[in-house]
Amino acid sequence: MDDIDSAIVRELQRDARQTNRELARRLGIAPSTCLERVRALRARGVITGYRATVDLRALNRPVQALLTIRIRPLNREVIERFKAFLVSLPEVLNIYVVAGGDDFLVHVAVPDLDRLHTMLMDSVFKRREVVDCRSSVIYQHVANDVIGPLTV
Amino acid sequence: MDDIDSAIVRELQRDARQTNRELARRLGIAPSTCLERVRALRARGVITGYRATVDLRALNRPVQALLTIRIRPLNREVIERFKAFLVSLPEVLNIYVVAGGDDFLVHVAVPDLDRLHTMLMDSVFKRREVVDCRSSVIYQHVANDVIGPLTV
DNA sequence: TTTGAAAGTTAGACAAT
DNA sequence: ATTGTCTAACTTTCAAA
Repeated sequence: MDDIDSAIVRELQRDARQTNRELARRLGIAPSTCLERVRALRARGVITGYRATVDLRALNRPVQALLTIRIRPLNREVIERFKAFLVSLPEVLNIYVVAGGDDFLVHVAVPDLDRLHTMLMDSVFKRREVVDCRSSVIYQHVANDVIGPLTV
Repeated sequence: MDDIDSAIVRELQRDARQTNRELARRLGIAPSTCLERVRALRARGVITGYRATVDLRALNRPVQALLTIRIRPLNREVIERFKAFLVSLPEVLNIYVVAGGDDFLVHVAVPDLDRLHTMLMDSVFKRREVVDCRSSVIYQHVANDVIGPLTV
């Protein structure tokens, strides 16, 4: 991971569909060199994939919320089973398994508050391992899409 | 947004770098048609960008945490100023402005717990609008990268 | 809107350094 | 590791349906 690798990672986070030639031109290296670097970064697992990002409003899911969930008993099996359950819910965008008082933080996107309520009542609350669940509507979500190495 | 558009959005979320020909072949349409559809989705703002995803461990940021922050006074100016401050922190991945008891949920990634502690003490706690901050280490983070329309 | 065909660009392989 | 060259594959335009 030298400076060129860092720059490639930064540029491809900014725009994953720019051509290899364009990328090489920006970095001041030959296209074949650039291609080799990108492949190596992918092979080493530094770059894990390329994804289109979408507007949740355009997909009719303008309402976002964060669910704070506690489950019991806290053992591996119950945690893994509940996590798998969350993954299976189409409303779910992100699942954070956290330390501290709460066990799960779940980021969801739904068409409206009705659908959030319905999802909570028909899916989440029915799970017997759930002992507590609070939900907070998200007013705004800002994502930092370009993650760089931290300067020490 | 017909079925073909939905399929395009789904496929490009899965792999944003597949060729237009490949994408067209999967959908059973002509490459020129496919190109036109993708361009329209981008122009309409359904697809907002194309981003490489990275392994946080490979970027030397293996420790993630969620900060729950309350600020006062709660008015637009203070909220916006604090949000801008958070955006400026390189450790920050996601900022959720939420309803309910807490005001901000901040997703951060750092090299180690020392850096988390340092960041909290030297940056966050020094802000006079911060009246409360709890931090939870994230054991696991699962992202649903392919967001589809919700079937009713 | 969708398409096939033509023209212009690019990716990817490879031998040389 | 980096590069220039080459060929196959691809993107993009456009006239026609």
